[in-house]
Amino acid sequence: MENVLTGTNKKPLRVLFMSNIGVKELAEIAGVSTASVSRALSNPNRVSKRMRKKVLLAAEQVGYQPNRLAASLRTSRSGNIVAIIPDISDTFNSGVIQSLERAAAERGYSVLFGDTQGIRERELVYGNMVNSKQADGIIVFSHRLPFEDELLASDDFVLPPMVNSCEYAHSAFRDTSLLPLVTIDNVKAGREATEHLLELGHKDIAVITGDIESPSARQRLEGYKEALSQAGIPFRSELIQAGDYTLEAGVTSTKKILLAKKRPSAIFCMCDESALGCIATLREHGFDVPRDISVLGFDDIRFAKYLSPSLTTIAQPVEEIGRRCAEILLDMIDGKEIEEPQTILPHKLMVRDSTSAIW
Amino acid sequence: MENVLTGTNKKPLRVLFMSNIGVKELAEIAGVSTASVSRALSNPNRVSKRMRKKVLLAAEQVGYQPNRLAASLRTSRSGNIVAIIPDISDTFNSGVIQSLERAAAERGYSVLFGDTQGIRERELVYGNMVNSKQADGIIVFSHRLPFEDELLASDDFVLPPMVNSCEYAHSAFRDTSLLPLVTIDNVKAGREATEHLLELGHKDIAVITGDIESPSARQRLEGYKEALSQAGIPFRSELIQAGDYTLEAGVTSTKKILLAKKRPSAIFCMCDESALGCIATLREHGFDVPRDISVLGFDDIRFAKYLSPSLTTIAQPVEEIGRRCAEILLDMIDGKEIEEPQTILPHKLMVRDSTSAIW
DNA sequence: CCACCAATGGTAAACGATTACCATTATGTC
DNA sequence: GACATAATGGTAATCGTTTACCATTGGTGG
Repeated sequence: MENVLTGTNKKPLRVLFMSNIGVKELAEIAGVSTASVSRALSNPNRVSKRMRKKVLLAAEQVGYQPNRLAASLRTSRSGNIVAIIPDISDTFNSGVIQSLERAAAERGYSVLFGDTQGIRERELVYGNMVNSKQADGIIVFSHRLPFEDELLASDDFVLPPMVNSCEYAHSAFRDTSLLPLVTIDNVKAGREATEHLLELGHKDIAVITGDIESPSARQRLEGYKEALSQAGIPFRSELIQAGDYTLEAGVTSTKKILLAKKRPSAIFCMCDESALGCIATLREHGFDVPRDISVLGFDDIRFAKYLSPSLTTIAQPVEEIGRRCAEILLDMIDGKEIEEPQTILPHKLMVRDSTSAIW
Repeated sequence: MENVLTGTNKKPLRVLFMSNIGVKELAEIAGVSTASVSRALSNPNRVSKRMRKKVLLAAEQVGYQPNRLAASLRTSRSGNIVAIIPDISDTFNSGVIQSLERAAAERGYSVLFGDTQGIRERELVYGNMVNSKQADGIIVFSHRLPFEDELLASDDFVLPPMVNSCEYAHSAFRDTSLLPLVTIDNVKAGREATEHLLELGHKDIAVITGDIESPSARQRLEGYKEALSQAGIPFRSELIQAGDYTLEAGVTSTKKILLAKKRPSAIFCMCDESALGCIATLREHGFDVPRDISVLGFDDIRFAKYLSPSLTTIAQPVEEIGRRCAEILLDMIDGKEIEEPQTILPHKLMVRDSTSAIW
């Protein structure tokens, strides 16, 4: 084959793209060994400047594209992480996902997204991607570990690099107390949300929770109780509606709330989508928000402030959550010691128009 | 090593999970060859029932996990597709993504998501994943092909399996007229949206467009013009505001519209997020929708009907778009002939509360 | 000028599957 | 029972990288 560099052939070199050229062919073209090609490309300071230039030039000329699969196989690093998410289209999640993806990309990793719809089987499929070497780590958005109980129970099974986003995963078979996670202080946030409503004079405050299996929802409810008790108001369980962090739950829960004998004057929704469904349902039943009933959301999703009425809500630092998750996970993958596994980020009460004083 | 099946060792077999067991070790354990192991697992009817059972049992016992990277390298099938998306968190996109991911998963493919923010360089990065064998095909959500012009201009470069979602990709260097795509009839949709407003008596209809570089936005505008001309109403370019399919564009464009001498009585937004920004801005400036100004959206995103006022909009079949994209792409990857590259799905005008008659 | 060491680059063995090719065994036909 | 044919399963090559190990080269100090 004609040597690119010696250039004994004076015709302008034909630029070949995407030809099936591997390190072997490239090495031949550049007149060096495959080892040098590989080193020049992925370990540049292991070779001399001359060699580097020679290889890079040849690679450029022929449009060489290294086969990442082969590299991954050899190095046992796939360069992927997998995000296991109950619902990709959920607005809060998709915000986190976005920054997650960006932060991963900055460090050369791609993100595989698994939308599970909360289905255990699908969680397992995605969890298994790291066992089958398709991914190097996992970001879990739910409160369940994506592995078979049988596996979790086995001493031989060591958890792969994994970070919890906004949730506390737990398992009967495994101690998860040291699992890294990035979240806000849900108890405090629940308390502050409730305090805001109490300060406005509300005493009968209904709650539409998130998935009640999930620690985040429980913690927010905990905060709610704390605030009530602090204010000397008895907790009434009939005011609590179990939701699941969806818009639809906001709708159906609100309908139930409206059926109660004594209507609450405020509703605390544990996510903005539920609040949206809640407000729409209230309006449909002839109630004005906030005049008749105040509604408070959670998350501060992208368009919470554009809704009508604009939504009073607890803002979560979406962008930072995603970024931190990625950073911690990639550090784990790189074998770095994680000094602070539990990252608690600040939240913020955003007071807008969906809540108002009761008098 | 002890043979699982002969079971001469009567102690209960220790179940080993995730040990570093490959086909080689598994073959030894099962007492067969690596070829048989591979066949039993991924080509079951190439082996006898006895053999299959023997291998599957052993695999189960030791928790064997095939290394998908190695398999991919050998078969040159990564089992991934990559979706190149300007904005993952956009509500319309995330809906498509969700069904896309599900349909792909059903056929054993995973989806890598690339959020590009419209940045050319990032598009190229993701487009390149198929060259580097990390993905077998591409779903493109934008109107640009994710490859260097240099590549596109080269005859040697054949486009990988690729499907356009809701857009018409084009390139100065490549004929894209046969590129498979899944979309609605944007011209017709634009026309119908405008006709709806005309029927309500509106004559001054402003438009907040999508990215004006994109064929979808141009086509919708085309439909708008057709409807106007049909109704004998002259087209006035000052009513057109160039947006980019975002909420923020809805806000800023609406502000500009409100500055005009002659205020329109209706605004046609080319996506629901823009409509949301539009309505919020109108409200902020003291205008009631639809009493003062009607607003019509596009997409029928998940919560369009829960907004206040609920949004009149053109519904796109989100779920089907995603599913079809995945199906067509996977068929292409499987080497099937695509008989109908251009899939035009039906849209539907959803009349709700954000538009009303002018008198 | 020699011994020594660092820098450089080559050879060949991995990584862990799949599969072409072949040898063996089972099945069926006459 | 002999033979053709189908079914089965083994051996070893292969996919395209990276890298351990080694050989060579060049530079430095004595």
